Amino acid sequence: MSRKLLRKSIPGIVDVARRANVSPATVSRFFNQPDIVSYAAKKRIETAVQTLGYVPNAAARSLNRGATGTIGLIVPTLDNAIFAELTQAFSMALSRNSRTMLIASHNYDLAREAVLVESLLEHRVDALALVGLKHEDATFDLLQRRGVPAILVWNYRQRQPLPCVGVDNREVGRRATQHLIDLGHSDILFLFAEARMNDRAADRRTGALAAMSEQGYRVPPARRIVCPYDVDAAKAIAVEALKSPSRPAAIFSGNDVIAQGVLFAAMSLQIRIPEDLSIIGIGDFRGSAAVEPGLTTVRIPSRRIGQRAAELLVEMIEWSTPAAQYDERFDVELVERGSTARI
Amino acid sequence: MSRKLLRKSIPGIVDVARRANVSPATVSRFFNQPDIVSYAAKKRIETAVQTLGYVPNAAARSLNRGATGTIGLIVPTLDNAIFAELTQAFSMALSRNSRTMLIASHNYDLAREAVLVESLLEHRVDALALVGLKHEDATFDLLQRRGVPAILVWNYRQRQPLPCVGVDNREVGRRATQHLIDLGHSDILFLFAEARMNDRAADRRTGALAAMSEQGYRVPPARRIVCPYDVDAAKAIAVEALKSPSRPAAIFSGNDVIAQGVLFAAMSLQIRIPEDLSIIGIGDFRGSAAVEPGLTTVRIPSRRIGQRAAELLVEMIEWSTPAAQYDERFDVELVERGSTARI
DNA sequence: CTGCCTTATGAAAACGTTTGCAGAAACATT
DNA sequence: AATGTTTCTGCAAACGTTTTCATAAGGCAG
Repeated sequence: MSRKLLRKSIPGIVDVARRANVSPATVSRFFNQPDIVSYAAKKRIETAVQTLGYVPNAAARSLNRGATGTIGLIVPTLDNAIFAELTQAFSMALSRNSRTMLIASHNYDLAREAVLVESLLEHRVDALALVGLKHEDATFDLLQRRGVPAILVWNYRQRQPLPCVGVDNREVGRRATQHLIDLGHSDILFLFAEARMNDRAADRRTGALAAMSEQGYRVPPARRIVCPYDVDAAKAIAVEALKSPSRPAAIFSGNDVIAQGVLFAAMSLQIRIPEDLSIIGIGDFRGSAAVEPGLTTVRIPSRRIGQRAAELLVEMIEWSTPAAQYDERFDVELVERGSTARI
Repeated sequence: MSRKLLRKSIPGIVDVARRANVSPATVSRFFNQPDIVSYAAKKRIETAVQTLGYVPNAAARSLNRGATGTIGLIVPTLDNAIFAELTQAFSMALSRNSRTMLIASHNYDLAREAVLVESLLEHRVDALALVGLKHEDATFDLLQRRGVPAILVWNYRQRQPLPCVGVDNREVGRRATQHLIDLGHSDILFLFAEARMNDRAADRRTGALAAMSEQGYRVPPARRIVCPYDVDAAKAIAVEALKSPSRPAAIFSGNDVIAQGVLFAAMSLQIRIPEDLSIIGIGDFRGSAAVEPGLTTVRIPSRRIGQRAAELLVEMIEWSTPAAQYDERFDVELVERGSTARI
């Protein structure tokens, strides 16, 4: 009762129509194909919209049209530099194509991710981007059944169930490790992120360990530590490791956030970088160049990935092309700065 | 034609109903008030939903119910540590109240913010949170006319047109400055963020300059530099300033991002901190404690702000209370770490 | 003045839910 | 056996748009 009354206060297209002395159809056309409505009507509608403060109802439109103009992005975390540039670029590219981003994060929990996917599908996103290759079966199933254009970003590998746009993280891990090896290091501490729900981290580890074993180096368990993507935690872990008498001469960090933590740990222990300790990161986040000493890292072109993913999704929506041939692999690049040195 | 055909492929509530041999109404009740539908029907509906892969259509529901279960948050930037914790806490608090966050960012451009507000209103958010006190008149107008519960977060001041939850940034600026003064500093370089579209920055500046003038200190124009919230840019600016022969003995940084840049600038110039230079930041972001030396800063309880804002909005929606008495001011706290010292 | 094309408009049927109302069936109470 | 209560279900009317189809009005050629 009163609820209905209250709701009446917000004007709809028919209110505008009545006030402008036209039919709702004309008002709708005023917004969607302004060129086919007469000047006089346009004028009247315009003022009616103004005085009523009319704002179109996206739900109603999407219900009718079958499309929302909305595209989803699901990232592991927002709390962190890691996906900030990706998100930003994705969002910009979308708005250039007059669509809106719906973003959600699951904190590296794939079960929660499945829930988020469902929630985004309830909101009828026209397409969806997921970070990483590994997801619950339920997630893949749902996506496929609904036929929602979807894309996997950030990690790349051939022949995935969905098109993917990203970098080969095995290569990333390998490159970072190889750089340390090239500098003469063999006693390297590896700080990997927890890999269970994180295929990027898993791939980096695989690549790193492969690079080592190819050179005949073994990596004892004590030299493989799991470390969260968090400066404070990384610093604490690194401090512990660096205080040991058999401390490593180089540290491979799962990403730049960890690397920064390691850097600060070293500084707090008066360990000179890069003389006494080489540190390499992954990602080349914003700020990684500014740190002192500058962080040597493997650059991931996150802005380009984000932008390209958005463009591809738009393309997939507009042409409803079979998604198979959309894979795209970006190259990574070693950025050598001051945190590594020849032993 | 073919469009309609295609669309038919995605099952609706009536498809489920048909398959389960019940009416659509019953299926609807199955989702919304499961307890009043018979066990047998529930069973049949359940399997129908499963086999069809039915996902409810939020647009249709919201059209009927007049509420979307969705709450908007508009922040200046996502690209950055600044609002990460706020966003995270906001989002968590919402999902605890079974609502979804819609987030958008405008890059410190209030005109763009106005557009975003309109877009969120098109999506019929049930409520809306904006960062900061200052917004375009059009924004306030729109919000008021629609009667959408809205709240201003992050900055606090009495008697605002909308309820606000945050800290008094004049006090923040004052506290940071006072700390430097207490340590015996008077030659302080102030790195303020551009204040035109940013009332938080403006207030911090006001507070900082007030603290100075109360002590009878003047701050010459050369000691007030505008600096973006970006580590790299801040570092570059600070390097420039610190290379000057008349370099300051202390630097007030508009936030912790700037402060980090300053820190790295000092390190790159071999200026010892805090012996030769005191640095204070604002915010106490994640990681500010880990930096070496630890960053002295004024802590803003961003998680609590985010959470509280979300809770208040939910409250406002559910009770549709007059919004006036919802103001909430959080205290700030000076966190003294290693980057400042008595002169 | 008639007929034909163009342009601008309106009427009405969707789109996929929810929900008030009413009825049917089952059960309990006299 | 009649009546009253529950419990469950279906019907149908919203919700606010868009879009198809049809029609009216205006312009122009003959």
